[in-house]
Formats: sequence, C-alpha cells, structure tokens
Amino acid sequence: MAEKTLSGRLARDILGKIRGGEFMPGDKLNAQCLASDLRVSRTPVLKALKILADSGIAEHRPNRGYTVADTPPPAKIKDFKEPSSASDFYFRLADDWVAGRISQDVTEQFLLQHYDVKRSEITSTLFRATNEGWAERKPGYGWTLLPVVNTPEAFEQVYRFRAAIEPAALLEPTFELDFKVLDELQRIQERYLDGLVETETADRLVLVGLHFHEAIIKLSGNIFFHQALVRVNRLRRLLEIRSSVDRKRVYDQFSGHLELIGLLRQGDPVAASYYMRQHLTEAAARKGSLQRTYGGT
Amino acid sequence: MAEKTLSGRLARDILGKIRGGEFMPGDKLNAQCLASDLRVSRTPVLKALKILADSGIAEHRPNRGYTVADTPPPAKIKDFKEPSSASDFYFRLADDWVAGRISQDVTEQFLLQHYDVKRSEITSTLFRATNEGWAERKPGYGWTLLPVVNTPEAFEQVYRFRAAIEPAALLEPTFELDFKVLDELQRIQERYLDGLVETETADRLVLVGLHFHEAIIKLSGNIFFHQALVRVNRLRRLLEIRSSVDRKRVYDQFSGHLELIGLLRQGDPVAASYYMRQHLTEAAARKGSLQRTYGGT
DNA sequence: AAATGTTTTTCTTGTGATGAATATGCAAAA
DNA sequence: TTTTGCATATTCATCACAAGAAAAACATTT
Repeated sequence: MAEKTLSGRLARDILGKIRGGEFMPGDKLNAQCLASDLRVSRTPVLKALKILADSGIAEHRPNRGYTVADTPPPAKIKDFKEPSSASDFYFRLADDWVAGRISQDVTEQFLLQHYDVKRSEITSTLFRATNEGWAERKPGYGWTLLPVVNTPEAFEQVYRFRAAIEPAALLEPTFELDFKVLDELQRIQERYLDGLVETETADRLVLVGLHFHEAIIKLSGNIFFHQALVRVNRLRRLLEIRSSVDRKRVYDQFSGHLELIGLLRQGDPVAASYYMRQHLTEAAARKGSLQRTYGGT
Repeated sequence: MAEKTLSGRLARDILGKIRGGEFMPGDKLNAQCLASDLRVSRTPVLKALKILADSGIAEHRPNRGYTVADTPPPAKIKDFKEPSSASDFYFRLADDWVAGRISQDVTEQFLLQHYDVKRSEITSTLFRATNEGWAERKPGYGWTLLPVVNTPEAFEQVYRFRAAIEPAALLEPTFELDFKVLDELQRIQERYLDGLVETETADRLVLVGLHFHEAIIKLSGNIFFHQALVRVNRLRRLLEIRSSVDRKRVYDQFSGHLELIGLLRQGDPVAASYYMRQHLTEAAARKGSLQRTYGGT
C-alpha cells in the first residue's frame, strides 16, 4: 500500500499510536483529539478511522464514534508499511546521475518522458536537488547536474565537516540531556547489536546510524547545528546507500554510540565531545580506505 | 527596469562586461561566443544585443553583427540596475511574518489574494522557506510559519555555529590561498573603510560583510563548509537587514577583515583560524547586547 | 570555414476548468 | 456542554491548451 493519500498515512499513524501503547483495546478514539494532535481537520481522520475499522483494527458504533478493537487481527497490519525510498523519484534521479546513466544537461521535458512522474514532482525534485547542491538551473531552459557529490573526496569532506560541528554541538551552552531520548536511542542500538545488524538491510543500517547522530546533536538546543547535519546527511544517503556495508564495522560503530550515551549520562559533555571527534575520525579513515577500492565499480 | 526576461538580464550582463573593460569601443560582440560564455543559445543573446543597440551602447551593421559603440551615452546606463531585493516576494513574506503582520497558518490561496504574485512564485517561495527552516507544510492543506528565526536567541546561535565552522574551515587540508580573491576582497574592504561605510545603505554593508566571510571559507576547498555558511547567512539577511547598523562597529569589523587577510597572506592558517574565532566571538557579544534592546520594537 | 540572419522546432510558463481531498459549520445525539 | 455525523465551503493538484521564449536547424553572407 503506497499511502498516497492523507487519510492512508493517518491510518498508519493512528495504528502506530495503538501499537505503541498510546491507545489500549477498548479505548475511545476521539476524532477531534486525533485531528488536532495530527494537525489536520476531522474529515481525513474520520476516513482513516473508517479504514482501520474496515481492517478490523477499530470498531465503530453509530453516534458513539470509534474505539480500538479488542483483538486486532495481526495479519492485516502489514498492509500499513512505510513506502520504500527506492521508489522515490529523487533517489532514482540521483542514482541514475551518479551512475552516469543520464547526461549532465537535462530538460524537464526529458525527465517527463523518461520517468513516469508528474510535472509537479519533477519541479520539486529539481528544486530540492538545487538546494542539496547537485543541480542548477541554466539561465534559459534546462538544468545542469553538478558532479560535486560524485567525487570520492566528497566522502572525506563530509566527515571533516561533521568532525567540526558535531563535537562543537555537544559543548553548546544550551545543550540539555533528555533521558527519554537517550533511553530510546540506547534501546535501538542494543536491539541492533543484539542481532538486527545481521538481518536488516544495508539501507536501514545506514539510516539508523544517521538518525542516532541527528538525535544527539538535536539535544544541543542550537537548531543550526542540527539543520546542517540533517542537510549533509541527506547527501550521505545518496552516496552511502549505493555502497555495500561491512557489518563488522557496524558493530564497532553502534558500540561506539553506546559508549557515547554512557559519557553523556555521566554528565561529562567534554569527554563526550572528545569521544565524538574520535568516533568520526575513525569512521572517516575507514571510509577513506573503502573509497579507494570503491572507485572502480 | 525589472529585468524579468532572460534577454533583459543578458543585456545587463553584457553591459557589465563592457564596463568592466572586457570589450572596448569598436570591439566585435560575437553572438556565438557570448552565448556559450553565458550558457544560453544565440537567440536571447541577439535580443539582448538589440536592446543594447537600441540604447546606443552597441551598434549594428547588417550581416556584420554587433560592435561596441564608440561613445556609449552614459544617461541610458542607469536603466540596467539590479532589481532590489525589497520587491522580492520572499523578503516581503519573511518581513511580514517576522513583524507579526500575518498569522502563523497561511494557505496558498491567502497569499495569492494578499500579495500580487503568481502561483508558481508562491510555491517556490514556500519551498525555499521550508528549506531555510522557517516554513512547513501541514499534513493537509495550508502551511505553518515557524518562529525559530524570530527569537532573540537565534542571533546568538548563528554566531556560535559560525564560530564552530569558520575557524575549522581555515584549517582544512584542502585550504588553498587564491591571491586573486584575496586582492579583490582587500580592495573592497579598503574602499569601504575609505568612506563608503558612511554613504552606503545598511543593507549593503551587511551583504559585504557576509560576502567576505563566504569568500574566505570557500577557499577551504570543502564545499560543505561553504554551503553551510551560505545557508545560515541567508537567514541572517532576513534578521539583520531589519535592524539598524552601527557604522562605528562596521569599521572595526572591516579592519578585522584586513587583519585576517594579512595573516592568510603570511601563510599562517592557524593564526588566521584563531583570529577568526576571536572576530566572531566579539561580533556575537556585540550583537548580544544589541539584541537585548532590540526585542522591544 | 565562420559568422550572421532567418526559420523551425522544442521547451516552459500561465490560465482556467475540473474533481478529489480537506476544512468548516451546523444540527442531532450522547 | 461535548462529541458525533453530515452537509457545505475551500483548497489544491492536475490536466489540456495557448502563448511566449529559447534552442536548434537551416540558409545566407562575409
């Protein structure tokens, strides 16, 4: 299910709340509360609830609204998956460009013909690519795709940039520990070290790693550090997802994350900052050696 | 003249080349060369040349193309000014938002009715604002404008971020001195210290300051530092242009720039990096005190 | 050949209509 | 009074098509 409509996504979100324990079987699903919580009007929420009711996850009684069903049939639940990023036009375009399958100069018309997408999506994608720094509008018609992120040095440069901002972010005066966030992150890392590293996709492993760093930096309370990191990470996704992942290295990486959480819990941001710098420098060195063999593919 | 068309902008660009000495009176203006130089086809270049010929800046002889006129009438030249940023919808929207003249929640329809712009411009502006971090699409219809950049702390946070990246950028292994750039920057700073500080608009002074830092950081050879700086500077423009400028402080600032150039010329990036950190910390402290009195307006 | 002038083709933007989706207002039920 | 269900009003994406602008192809002159 591709969840193209708002109500479809809302159904997934509400199901997430149910599975996350926010609502227990028999609980009332108040339409107004859900609507303001999800920042939409009641109309799409009601549709979402109807979808859930049709799946047997919720129950509806006239003039009494919806409640969580007592025994949600688990078979239906997998219908509400997240859409995969591989189907995203942005990633397809980036992939084709990095792989050299399309020329440097493209027109919107060309993209319209060669990819099965709407014009609006082409516009927004090119706009986004411009913002990410790998596309540029020509003065007249057409666009130019830039080679920046394509070069092997880009990998190292990203790490050097992160080594400048991430340790600094931990030393911000507005930095504040949020144990709820730390607990959550710790749980995730442990779950992965406990086996998921072997079974999850490479794609997923990279994302979990990125998310860890973003969540930590967000604690700095300085949005500019966080935004900058999110931004370079978007590019990293383009680069790294294509490369294979050495799962042994992922163990080291995730253990390092746990170590960092430990230092933060001890209330020692200076040590944490220092450790973060180390963590990034190591990762950069590994990537560097990987990169040298990677150019040939 | 608003220069809405490509040929209009090309006319301005070509005039710039003439005034910059690239073409002398009597020189031939080869359409093909100009076209590939400006990355467009000959069609809009020819239109631009026609505009210039109509203004008496160029001359046209059938089947011989265009040449620079011997005595370009200076009166006409002021018609080819840059468009002012104040007329830019992006800045008008940002200004109205920061000043509290529009509500947090806006629909595209609302903007369409209250500003005299095309739908496409609204779309791209909101997209840009999203990328700058001060707007966000609601799940259903409408957009939410975010207060982030509005708060007084934003000023300080920007400076702290810059203090993290700018000195680090100067220490990048790929950092390379470009004396042409340094000479140019030095000339500009000196010209301003030599009187322009008093006469130019506050708007302009801020921009010159931003541009200096961006140009220096660009020398690092690491595009991620440069991009991050450009990005936060876009926000600073929104914030600072509204505030008045203390011209005495600008002298200090521009003298500091000259000092920095001096250190770079001596080939001492470590000292330059250290000086940069000082320079930014000072500026932050000044802004901080300014900010405390600024909140009331 | 190379540059210029001219024509043809291609690309993009703007407009308005349409329909689907969302927001909102109101009466009825709890 | 609050919540629900439904009817109505808005909002926005999309489509087709026309007009304008740029690119490319062609013809002509130097």
